[in-house]
Amino acid sequence: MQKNNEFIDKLRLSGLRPTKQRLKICEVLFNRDKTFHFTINDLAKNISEQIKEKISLATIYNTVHAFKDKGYLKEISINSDKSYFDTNITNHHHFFDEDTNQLIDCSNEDIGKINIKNNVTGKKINSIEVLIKVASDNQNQN
Amino acid sequence: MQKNNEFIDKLRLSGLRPTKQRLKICEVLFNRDKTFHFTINDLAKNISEQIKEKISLATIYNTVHAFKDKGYLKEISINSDKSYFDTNITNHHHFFDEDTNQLIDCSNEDIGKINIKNNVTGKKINSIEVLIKVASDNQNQN
DNA sequence: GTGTGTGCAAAAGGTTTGCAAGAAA
DNA sequence: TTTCTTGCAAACCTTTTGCACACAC
Repeated sequence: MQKNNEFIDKLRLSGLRPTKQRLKICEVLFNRDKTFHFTINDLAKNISEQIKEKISLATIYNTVHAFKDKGYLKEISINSDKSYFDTNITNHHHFFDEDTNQLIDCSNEDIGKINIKNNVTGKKINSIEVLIKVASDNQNQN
Repeated sequence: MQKNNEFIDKLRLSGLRPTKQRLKICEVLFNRDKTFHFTINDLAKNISEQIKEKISLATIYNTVHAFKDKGYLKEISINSDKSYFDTNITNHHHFFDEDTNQLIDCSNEDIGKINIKNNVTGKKINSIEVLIKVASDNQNQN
């Protein structure tokens, strides 16, 4: 459990002013035991549940993008309905449960080393993302 | 190069009426040497360039989704700006060039076997998708 | 005080939907 | 003639933007 002062330092270190709203969002995002996978909508709901005052959607978008740019959040590609974010910024992959639309972390050790034998000429690999879609056994694939 | 009759059969086989619009879309999508990676927008542009009559956007969306449901197209998760589709429905992966926003096929042989050591309990793996984001060497990672 | 950040409402972009007219069976 | 498909416009949802006000420094 991190406390307010740590968030203030964290924000300052990355050149972000520690405003009331950003601190609240930090609390909701980072005061957790487990990784938090969320859409902006999820986050907004969490905020309004945990916090008395409301924070404008525009500010939530701003903050999430600022945090992503500073490397405090990771964006995940799942489908194009909406953006998913992850508080786990380590190098890891995901299961996506198609029955429940839930994301589950998949540690690097759960996947054998990925060996890219042919890269695109003249380009550098920025990231490798593995998404494993799963569903109940009695469900048909889509 | 497939011809009209083959498209008619293909559509009929999957219970879709071979309408003029669907046949045109088949031509644009499947009369190609190489895999076609596209957004709905790309497809609409291609259609209006190759074909004299215009096809309504709603119909293009309808048709693409019908084709995806029938397994003639694959949807690819890249980011949440828009949906990307792929006429290559075989099991394969992708490079995504962040400089040009282009998708490039990555054959299974280009990636060593992916070995999932821990699956989610009680679930079946429907698909494994690998997305390798690349960019010029002098560009910074995002 | 200056420069950022916030909040609202409006706009934008992609996608879906309802419904009437048209085409296929 | 019945059923499916099309096309348009409107609706929808997520995300972005412009701008005035407020806050951090």
